[in-house]
Amino acid sequence: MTDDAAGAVFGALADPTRRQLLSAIADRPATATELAGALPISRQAVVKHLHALAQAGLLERVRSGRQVRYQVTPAPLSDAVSWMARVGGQWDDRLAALARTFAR
Amino acid sequence: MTDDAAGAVFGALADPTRRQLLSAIADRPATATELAGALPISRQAVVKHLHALAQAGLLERVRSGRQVRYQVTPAPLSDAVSWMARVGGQWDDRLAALARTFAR
DNA sequence: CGGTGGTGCAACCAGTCAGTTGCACTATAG
DNA sequence: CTATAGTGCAACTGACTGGTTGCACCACCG
Repeated sequence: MTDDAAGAVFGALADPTRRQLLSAIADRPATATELAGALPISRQAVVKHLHALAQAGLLERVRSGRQVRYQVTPAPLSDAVSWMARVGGQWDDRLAALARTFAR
Repeated sequence: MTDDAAGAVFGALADPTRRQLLSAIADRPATATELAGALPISRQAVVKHLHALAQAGLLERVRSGRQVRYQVTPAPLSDAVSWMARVGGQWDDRLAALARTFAR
């Protein structure tokens, strides 16, 4: 049952700011301060979002000196895809194909 | 840019009760009253969840007489999968394969 | 026609959450 | 060593949301 992991991922991706952050980090790993500079919110707000993404297992913290750089660890996305394939595979051919790929 | 549609789907699936409802309806279409009977919450709470799922385009309302039956319309799941494949495809081979399948 | 089961609508409550501000701590630069 | 840039931690606020209750409405059955 990967339902809990999938739920954590869905919850993390439910917020548009968090999707934006994850997408930015996917392009290039970055620190919270850097990311806050590109967004209209405070650094602390960014830190909270990064914490939420890390809780879902989608980010990894890498300390280097006095900075903390974040990078993507996409493994939990598989759980989410697997869940969607299970409920939707009955109707949609492409989702059914996923269900085969991500079966567990 | 299917990001908004994906966001709606993630938001809808972020709640465990909503995932449970969608999964149940996937097995067999049902009415709000029926679904509420199988859950420890009121019918009105179920109705609100179904409304949220329908807003994300995951459910369809079918009126028959004095009842309203809900059924799954999984198309928006493709948008969500597409989004995940885009951010994760760089690291995970299986997600990269998805990115090809769901490219748009 | 009258009763009843299924829905819809609105108000209300409590908890969670995104965001802010303020301050303490640590590591590098000069 | 001192100043400063980067981070961490805690308290506070406003808004959103999952849940409830109460009532009005409508379609079917006798």
